[in-house]
Amino acid sequence: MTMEFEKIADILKALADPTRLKILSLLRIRDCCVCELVPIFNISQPAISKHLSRLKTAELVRETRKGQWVFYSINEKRLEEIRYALSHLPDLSEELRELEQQGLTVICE
Amino acid sequence: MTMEFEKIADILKALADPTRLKILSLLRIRDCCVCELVPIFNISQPAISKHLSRLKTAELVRETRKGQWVFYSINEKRLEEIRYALSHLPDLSEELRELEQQGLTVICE
DNA sequence: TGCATAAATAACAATATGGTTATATGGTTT
DNA sequence: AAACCATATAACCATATTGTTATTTATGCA
Repeated sequence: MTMEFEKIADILKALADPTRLKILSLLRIRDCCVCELVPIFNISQPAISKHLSRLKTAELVRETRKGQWVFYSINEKRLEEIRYALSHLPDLSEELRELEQQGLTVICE
Repeated sequence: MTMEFEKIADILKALADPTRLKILSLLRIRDCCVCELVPIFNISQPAISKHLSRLKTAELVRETRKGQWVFYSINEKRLEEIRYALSHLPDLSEELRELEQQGLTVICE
């Protein structure tokens, strides 16, 4: 089932940051809590927290509270969805056909 | 071969826009020149031109001049590379091991 | 040569992004 | 209850992004 361009772009925006990609790569090894992630990066705790929040909104990670810690886990299914979406972008044949009907196409042989 | 986090993020940023995704989807049907793309979108010619330039920098498209027109074509190989990169992000086991050596890990059973 | 068309670049404006520090919230422990 | 620790949120700032209009560059043709 095809995802809308806007939706795909939103998820890609959540992915398109080196810190967030690194977080996802770490979560592939095992679930981590925020305080474990902080010392790995050269940025503040609130910055990490915001990156995680962005990933959560895009459903790329899930959170589970364990006592005073919040553990994050990767949602591989979502990553698979976005990989699939890149191979199967919405079809725009109709738009191209309309363009041709309006005589706006350029043919260079 | 693994791509750096920064590099992957750069290509994802080029992808992470609905207009650019739509352009790529159109180029999957056939090569198009700028003047064909403009009437499909509700934005100006320079805006389309800049989107194409962004895609070209990320090597997601290639351009070929044909007379006064510049035709753009999709680089499917690059799209395949980014899909592969999402499945095979750089390994950070070493960073996690260092964290454990410094006693910074949190274990909740 | 001079003009028309296609595309790129320049200069600018509004909004989004990614960081900071300070503070609030939620849960644990003494 | 009070202090403590982990995390989230607020307010703010610098830079990046994405659009605009005006202009420049490149090509084709009368």
